[in-house]
Amino acid sequence: MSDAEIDRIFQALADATRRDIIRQVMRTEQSVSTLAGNYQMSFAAVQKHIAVLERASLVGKERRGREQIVHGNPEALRRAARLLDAYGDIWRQRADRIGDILSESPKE
Amino acid sequence: MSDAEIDRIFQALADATRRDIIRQVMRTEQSVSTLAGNYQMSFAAVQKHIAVLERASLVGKERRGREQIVHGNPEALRRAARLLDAYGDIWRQRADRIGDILSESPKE
DNA sequence: CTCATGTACAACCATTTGGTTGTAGGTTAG
DNA sequence: CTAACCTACAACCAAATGGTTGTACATGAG
Repeated sequence: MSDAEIDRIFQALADATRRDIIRQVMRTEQSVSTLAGNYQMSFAAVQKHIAVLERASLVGKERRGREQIVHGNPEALRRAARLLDAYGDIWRQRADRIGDILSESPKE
Repeated sequence: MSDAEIDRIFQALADATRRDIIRQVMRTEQSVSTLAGNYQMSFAAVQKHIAVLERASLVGKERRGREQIVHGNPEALRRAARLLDAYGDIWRQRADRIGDILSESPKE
């Protein structure tokens, strides 16, 4: 997983509206305009947020009739989940050690 | 954990240099200039990256003599780790279901 | 004391971001 | 066919990002 890919994923997650969109479409796939209806901002603004999520390949779009259905991308979400877990693990590990470092015997 | 806080954390992680700085200071606390030495960019640029990490309270600084020592913030890192894990879990769960949704009986 | 080191911070710049409005193109309903 | 609806996309704007250089100020070394 390249740095650029990871950048795009974290970037995509760094906005509450986008995090909410992900939640929504993971629960139920929805058309762009249905999604847009949930937020105060303009339709175009929501389109852009979706585009950011697409660039990170966290969601995909699928044309269905005259609507465009947005759905979560299972493969990418799983990969992202693994990435986040990896960071979580490392941080917990290190965080636990920082407190101990003075009292415990420095092993490694 | 507020939306703004989460924004700041993901934002902080959306840059490879900053992710690297975190890795470094979690392994060993280091002065700002020592850190700056590891990267191509200017000293001031690294200072700014550190400021972003501080704003997300992922790292802290501690004056020691004339140097400023940057260290990981165990408490915040643990909280961030839990956050990332939570996302990881939800995503894995949902991702697993998306594939099944057509074959299984729709429960809920 | 003097000088080199380590840091902070301001000013500036180009690019990206997050938002807007407006226009245009498909697609379905009647 | 015509009208309504859904979407795409361009143009524009303000603010934030990520970088630079330059200046100023502490602090420790000699």
